[in-house]
Amino acid sequence: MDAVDREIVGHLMRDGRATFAEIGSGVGLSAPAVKRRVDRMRASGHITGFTALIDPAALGWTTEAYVEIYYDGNVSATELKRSLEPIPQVVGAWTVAGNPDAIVHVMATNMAEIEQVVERMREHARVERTRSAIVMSRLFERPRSR
Amino acid sequence: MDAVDREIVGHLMRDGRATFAEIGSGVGLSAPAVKRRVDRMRASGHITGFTALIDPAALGWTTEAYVEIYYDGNVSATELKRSLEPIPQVVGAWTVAGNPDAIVHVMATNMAEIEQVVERMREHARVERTRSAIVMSRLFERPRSR
DNA sequence: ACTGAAAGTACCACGAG
DNA sequence: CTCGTGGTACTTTCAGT
Repeated sequence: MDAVDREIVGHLMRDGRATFAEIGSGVGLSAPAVKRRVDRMRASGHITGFTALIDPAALGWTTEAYVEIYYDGNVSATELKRSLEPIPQVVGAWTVAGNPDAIVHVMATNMAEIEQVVERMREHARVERTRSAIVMSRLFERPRSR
Repeated sequence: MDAVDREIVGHLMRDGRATFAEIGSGVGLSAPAVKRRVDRMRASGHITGFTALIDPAALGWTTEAYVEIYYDGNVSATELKRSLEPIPQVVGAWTVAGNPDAIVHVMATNMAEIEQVVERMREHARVERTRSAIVMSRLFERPRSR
Protein backbone atom coordinates (compact mmCIF):
# COMPACT_ATOMS: atom_id res chain seq x y z
CA MET A 1 0.00 0.00 0.00
CA ASP A 2 1.83 3.06 -1.26
CA ALA A 3 0.60 6.64 -1.52
CA VAL A 4 -1.20 5.96 -4.81
CA ASP A 5 -3.05 3.01 -3.27
CA ARG A 6 -4.19 5.23 -0.44
CA GLU A 7 -5.46 7.80 -2.93
CA ILE A 8 -7.38 5.09 -4.75
CA VAL A 9 -8.82 3.84 -1.48
CA GLY A 10 -9.88 7.35 -0.56
CA HIS A 11 -11.66 7.72 -3.85
CA LEU A 12 -13.43 4.38 -3.44
CA MET A 13 -14.52 5.27 0.08
CA ARG A 14 -16.10 8.48 -1.20
CA ASP A 15 -17.70 6.69 -4.16
CA GLY A 16 -17.70 2.91 -4.04
CA ARG A 17 -19.08 2.68 -7.59
CA ALA A 18 -16.55 5.01 -9.21
CA THR A 19 -15.20 3.71 -12.51
CA PHE A 20 -11.54 2.80 -12.85
CA ALA A 21 -11.10 5.46 -15.53
CA GLU A 22 -12.51 8.12 -13.23
CA ILE A 23 -10.21 7.10 -10.38
CA GLY A 24 -7.30 6.92 -12.79
CA SER A 25 -7.72 10.48 -13.96
CA GLY A 26 -7.59 11.57 -10.34
CA VAL A 27 -4.39 9.74 -9.51
CA GLY A 28 -2.65 9.92 -12.89
CA LEU A 29 -2.99 6.29 -13.95
CA SER A 30 -4.76 4.43 -16.72
CA ALA A 31 -7.93 2.49 -15.95
CA PRO A 32 -6.30 -0.95 -16.22
CA ALA A 33 -3.49 0.13 -13.92
CA VAL A 34 -6.05 1.21 -11.34
CA LYS A 35 -7.94 -2.06 -11.74
CA ARG A 36 -4.79 -4.10 -11.13
CA ARG A 37 -4.10 -2.16 -7.94
CA VAL A 38 -7.67 -2.58 -6.72
CA ASP A 39 -7.60 -6.29 -7.49
CA ARG A 40 -4.36 -6.62 -5.59
CA MET A 41 -5.77 -4.78 -2.58
CA ARG A 42 -8.86 -6.97 -2.60
CA ALA A 43 -6.73 -10.09 -2.76
CA SER A 44 -4.52 -8.93 0.08
CA GLY A 45 -7.51 -8.09 2.25
CA HIS A 46 -6.85 -4.37 2.43
CA ILE A 47 -10.13 -3.81 0.65
CA THR A 48 -12.64 -6.22 2.16
CA GLY A 49 -15.60 -5.36 -0.05
CA PHE A 50 -18.03 -2.73 -1.28
CA THR A 51 -21.37 -1.78 0.17
CA ALA A 52 -24.28 0.62 -0.14
CA LEU A 53 -24.85 3.16 2.63
CA ILE A 54 -28.49 3.00 3.64
CA ASP A 55 -30.54 5.35 5.77
CA PRO A 56 -31.38 3.07 8.73
CA ALA A 57 -34.85 4.58 8.99
CA ALA A 58 -35.58 3.34 5.48
CA LEU A 59 -35.19 -0.21 6.77
CA GLY A 60 -37.30 0.49 9.86
CA TRP A 61 -34.15 0.66 12.01
CA THR A 62 -35.32 3.60 14.13
CA THR A 63 -33.97 2.66 17.56
CA GLU A 64 -30.32 2.33 18.36
CA ALA A 65 -28.32 1.67 21.53
CA TYR A 66 -24.81 1.16 22.83
CA VAL A 67 -24.64 -1.49 25.53
CA GLU A 68 -21.67 -2.02 27.82
CA ILE A 69 -21.21 -5.51 29.21
CA TYR A 70 -19.46 -6.27 32.49
CA TYR A 71 -18.35 -9.86 32.92
CA ASP A 72 -17.76 -11.91 36.01
CA GLY A 73 -14.20 -13.09 35.39
CA ASN A 74 -12.54 -13.48 32.04
CA VAL A 75 -14.40 -14.38 28.87
CA SER A 76 -12.48 -15.03 25.67
CA ALA A 77 -12.98 -12.83 22.62
CA THR A 78 -13.86 -15.83 20.46
CA GLU A 79 -16.52 -16.98 22.90
CA LEU A 80 -17.96 -13.47 22.97
CA LYS A 81 -18.03 -13.31 19.21
CA ARG A 82 -19.72 -16.67 18.98
CA SER A 83 -22.45 -15.61 21.39
CA LEU A 84 -23.11 -12.14 19.97
CA GLU A 85 -22.78 -12.58 16.21
CA PRO A 86 -25.95 -14.69 15.81
CA ILE A 87 -28.06 -11.82 17.16
CA PRO A 88 -29.01 -9.86 14.03
CA GLN A 89 -29.72 -6.64 15.93
CA VAL A 90 -26.11 -6.58 17.13
CA VAL A 91 -24.39 -4.68 14.36
CA GLY A 92 -21.01 -4.36 16.05
CA ALA A 93 -19.14 -5.61 19.10
CA TRP A 94 -15.76 -4.83 20.62
CA THR A 95 -13.81 -5.99 23.64
CA VAL A 96 -12.33 -3.04 25.48
CA ALA A 97 -9.91 -2.06 28.19
CA GLY A 98 -11.71 0.39 30.41
CA ASN A 99 -14.53 0.12 32.79
CA PRO A 100 -16.68 -2.37 30.86
CA ASP A 101 -15.32 -5.53 29.24
CA ALA A 102 -17.21 -5.18 25.98
CA ILE A 103 -19.23 -2.64 24.02
CA VAL A 104 -22.09 -3.73 21.77
CA HIS A 105 -23.87 -1.67 19.15
CA VAL A 106 -27.54 -2.61 18.76
CA MET A 107 -29.99 -1.48 16.08
CA ALA A 108 -33.69 -2.35 16.23
CA THR A 109 -37.11 -1.29 15.11
CA ASN A 110 -38.29 -0.18 18.53
CA MET A 111 -37.40 -0.05 22.19
CA ALA A 112 -39.02 -3.35 23.06
CA GLU A 113 -36.73 -5.07 20.61
CA ILE A 114 -33.69 -3.41 22.20
CA GLU A 115 -34.84 -4.68 25.57
CA GLN A 116 -35.24 -8.22 24.22
CA VAL A 117 -31.74 -8.15 22.82
CA VAL A 118 -30.27 -6.88 26.08
CA GLU A 119 -32.07 -9.60 28.02
CA ARG A 120 -30.85 -12.20 25.57
CA MET A 121 -27.29 -10.99 26.10
CA ARG A 122 -27.77 -11.05 29.87
CA GLU A 123 -29.01 -14.62 29.98
CA HIS A 124 -25.88 -15.79 28.34
CA ALA A 125 -22.70 -16.81 30.08
CA ARG A 126 -21.10 -14.87 32.84
CA VAL A 127 -22.63 -11.45 32.36
CA GLU A 128 -22.50 -9.59 35.63
CA ARG A 129 -24.38 -6.52 34.47
CA THR A 130 -25.04 -4.31 31.49
CA ARG A 131 -25.28 -0.54 31.10
CA SER A 132 -27.19 0.83 28.13
CA ALA A 133 -27.15 4.16 26.38
CA ILE A 134 -30.03 4.76 23.99
CA VAL A 135 -29.06 6.84 20.97
CA MET A 136 -31.04 10.05 20.74
CA SER A 137 -29.44 11.42 17.62
CA ARG A 138 -26.74 10.16 15.34
CA LEU A 139 -24.62 13.27 14.88
CA PHE A 140 -22.57 11.76 12.06
CA GLU A 141 -20.76 8.60 11.11
CA ARG A 142 -17.99 8.46 8.55
CA PRO A 143 -17.69 5.57 6.12
CA ARG A 144 -14.89 3.25 7.18
CA SER A 145 -14.06 -0.41 7.18
CA ARG A 146 -15.60 -3.54 8.52
CA MET B 1 -39.61 1.43 -0.48
CA ASP B 2 -41.51 -1.75 -1.26
CA ALA B 3 -40.35 -5.34 -0.90
CA VAL B 4 -38.48 -5.26 -4.21
CA ASP B 5 -36.58 -2.14 -3.16
CA ARG B 6 -35.53 -3.86 0.05
CA GLU B 7 -34.27 -6.84 -1.93
CA ILE B 8 -32.25 -4.53 -4.14
CA VAL B 9 -30.84 -2.75 -1.11
CA GLY B 10 -29.90 -6.07 0.46
CA HIS B 11 -28.07 -7.04 -2.68
CA LEU B 12 -26.23 -3.72 -2.83
CA MET B 13 -25.20 -3.98 0.82
CA ARG B 14 -23.68 -7.39 0.16
CA ASP B 15 -22.00 -6.17 -3.04
CA GLY B 16 -21.93 -2.44 -3.62
CA ARG B 17 -20.51 -2.88 -7.12
CA ALA B 18 -23.04 -5.44 -8.34
CA THR B 19 -24.27 -4.76 -11.87
CA PHE B 20 -27.90 -3.81 -12.46
CA ALA B 21 -28.38 -6.90 -14.63
CA GLU B 22 -27.09 -9.15 -11.86
CA ILE B 23 -29.37 -7.57 -9.28
CA GLY B 24 -32.25 -7.73 -11.72
CA SER B 25 -31.90 -11.45 -12.26
CA GLY B 26 -32.11 -11.88 -8.50
CA VAL B 27 -35.28 -9.84 -8.07
CA GLY B 28 -36.96 -10.59 -11.39
CA LEU B 29 -36.51 -7.22 -13.11
CA SER B 30 -34.62 -5.95 -16.13
CA ALA B 31 -31.42 -3.95 -15.65
CA PRO B 32 -32.97 -0.58 -16.54
CA ALA B 33 -35.83 -1.18 -14.13
CA VAL B 34 -33.32 -1.82 -11.35
CA LYS B 35 -31.34 1.27 -12.27
CA ARG B 36 -34.48 3.40 -12.11
CA ARG B 37 -35.29 2.10 -8.63
CA VAL B 38 -31.73 2.65 -7.42
CA ASP B 39 -31.72 6.18 -8.86
CA ARG B 40 -35.01 6.87 -7.12
CA MET B 41 -33.72 5.58 -3.78
CA ARG B 42 -30.59 7.69 -4.10
CA ALA B 43 -32.65 10.78 -4.89
CA SER B 44 -34.96 10.15 -1.96
CA GLY B 45 -32.04 9.66 0.42
CA HIS B 46 -32.80 6.04 1.26
CA ILE B 47 -29.47 5.14 -0.31
CA THR B 48 -26.95 7.74 0.85
CA GLY B 49 -24.01 6.46 -1.14
CA PHE B 50 -21.62 3.64 -1.87
CA THR B 51 -18.31 2.95 -0.21
CA ALA B 52 -15.38 0.56 -0.06
CA LEU B 53 -14.86 -1.44 3.11
CA ILE B 54 -11.24 -1.04 4.16
CA ASP B 55 -9.22 -2.92 6.72
CA PRO B 56 -8.40 -0.10 9.17
CA ALA B 57 -4.94 -1.53 9.77
CA ALA B 58 -4.16 -0.99 6.08
CA LEU B 59 -4.55 2.76 6.66
CA GLY B 60 -2.49 2.65 9.84
CA TRP B 61 -5.64 2.93 11.93
CA THR B 62 -4.52 0.48 14.61
CA THR B 63 -5.87 2.13 17.74
CA GLU B 64 -9.52 2.61 18.41
CA ALA B 65 -11.54 3.92 21.36
CA TYR B 66 -15.04 4.72 22.47
CA VAL B 67 -15.24 7.88 24.55
CA GLU B 68 -18.22 8.89 26.64
CA ILE B 69 -18.68 12.59 27.24
CA TYR B 70 -20.45 14.05 30.26
CA TYR B 71 -21.56 17.65 29.89
CA ASP B 72 -22.18 20.31 32.45
CA GLY B 73 -25.71 21.35 31.56
CA ASN B 74 -27.36 21.00 28.20
CA VAL B 75 -25.48 21.18 24.93
CA SER B 76 -27.37 21.11 21.65
CA ALA B 77 -26.87 18.31 19.16
CA THR B 78 -25.98 20.76 16.41
CA GLU B 79 -23.32 22.40 18.55
CA LEU B 80 -21.89 18.99 19.39
CA LYS B 81 -21.77 18.02 15.76
CA ARG B 82 -20.11 21.27 14.82
CA SER B 83 -17.39 20.76 17.41
CA LEU B 84 -16.72 17.06 16.78
CA GLU B 85 -17.01 16.68 13.02
CA PRO B 86 -13.84 18.66 12.20
CA ILE B 87 -11.74 16.15 14.15
CA PRO B 88 -10.75 13.56 11.55
CA GLN B 89 -10.08 10.82 14.09
CA VAL B 90 -13.70 11.04 15.25
CA VAL B 91 -15.41 8.58 12.94
CA GLY B 92 -18.79 8.63 14.64
CA ALA B 93 -20.70 10.52 17.33
CA TRP B 94 -24.08 10.08 18.96
CA THR B 95 -26.05 11.86 21.66
CA VAL B 96 -27.55 9.37 24.06
CA ALA B 97 -29.98 8.99 26.91
CA GLY B 98 -28.20 7.09 29.64
CA ASN B 99 -25.36 7.88 31.91
CA PRO B 100 -23.23 9.90 29.50
CA ASP B 101 -24.57 12.62 27.23
CA ALA B 102 -22.66 11.58 24.13
CA ILE B 103 -20.64 8.67 22.78
CA VAL B 104 -17.76 9.25 20.37
CA HIS B 105 -15.96 6.68 18.26
CA VAL B 106 -12.29 7.52 17.71
CA MET B 107 -9.80 5.84 15.38
CA ALA B 108 -6.12 6.74 15.36
CA THR B 109 -2.67 5.46 14.55
CA ASN B 110 -1.52 5.11 18.14
CA MET B 111 -2.44 5.76 21.74
CA ALA B 112 -0.84 9.18 21.88
CA GLU B 113 -3.09 10.32 19.09
CA ILE B 114 -6.14 9.04 20.96
CA GLU B 115 -5.03 11.01 23.98
CA GLN B 116 -4.61 14.16 21.91
CA VAL B 117 -8.10 13.79 20.52
CA VAL B 118 -9.60 13.27 23.96
CA GLU B 119 -7.83 16.34 25.26
CA ARG B 120 -9.02 18.34 22.32
CA MET B 121 -12.58 17.28 23.07
CA ARG B 122 -12.13 18.15 26.74
CA GLU B 123 -10.91 21.66 26.05
CA HIS B 124 -14.06 22.44 24.25
CA ALA B 125 -17.14 23.93 25.77
CA ARG B 126 -18.83 22.52 28.79
CA VAL B 127 -17.29 19.09 29.03
CA GLU B 128 -17.45 17.97 32.64
CA ARG B 129 -15.55 14.74 32.17
CA THR B 130 -14.86 11.93 29.76
CA ARG B 131 -14.63 8.16 30.19
CA SER B 132 -12.71 6.18 27.62
CA ALA B 133 -12.74 2.54 26.61
CA ILE B 134 -9.85 1.44 24.41
CA VAL B 135 -10.79 -1.24 21.91
CA MET B 136 -8.79 -4.42 22.40
CA SER B 137 -10.37 -6.45 19.63
CA ARG B 138 -13.06 -5.74 17.11
CA LEU B 139 -15.20 -8.86 17.32
CA PHE B 140 -17.22 -7.99 14.25
CA GLU B 141 -19.02 -5.10 12.61
CA ARG B 142 -21.76 -5.52 10.04
CA PRO B 143 -22.06 -3.24 7.03
CA ARG B 144 -24.90 -0.81 7.52
CA SER B 145 -25.79 2.75 6.77
CA ARG B 146 -24.38 6.10 7.62
C1' DA C 1 -5.34 -1.87 -28.34
C1' DC C 2 -9.33 -4.75 -28.64
C1' DT C 3 -13.59 -7.38 -27.44
C1' DG C 4 -17.57 -8.31 -24.72
C1' DA C 5 -20.38 -6.40 -21.13
C1' DA C 6 -22.52 -2.90 -18.58
C1' DA C 7 -24.36 1.80 -18.06
C1' DG C 8 -27.28 4.99 -19.58
C1' DT C 9 -31.05 6.81 -22.59
C1' DA C 10 -35.21 6.80 -25.44
C1' DC C 11 -39.35 5.05 -26.54
C1' DC C 12 -43.36 2.01 -26.26
C1' DA C 13 -46.65 -1.15 -23.56
C1' DC C 14 -49.43 -2.15 -19.81
C1' DG C 15 -52.38 -1.71 -15.58
C1' DA C 16 -54.30 1.02 -11.74
C1' DG C 17 -56.56 4.83 -10.32
C1' DC D 1 -56.83 9.71 -19.63
C1' DT D 2 -52.89 9.94 -16.92
C1' DC D 3 -49.36 8.44 -13.97
C1' DG D 4 -46.32 4.98 -12.56
C1' DT D 5 -43.57 1.11 -13.67
C1' DG D 6 -41.57 -2.30 -16.64
C1' DG D 7 -39.55 -3.99 -21.06
C1' DT D 8 -36.84 -3.66 -25.46
C1' DA D 9 -33.71 -1.51 -28.46
C1' DC D 10 -29.88 1.19 -29.04
C1' DT D 11 -25.59 4.07 -28.08
C1' DT D 12 -21.80 5.16 -25.24
C1' DT D 13 -18.70 3.96 -21.90
C1' DC D 14 -16.35 0.70 -19.10
C1' DA D 15 -14.35 -3.85 -17.72
C1' DG D 16 -11.25 -7.28 -18.57
C1' DT D 17 -7.46 -9.32 -21.09
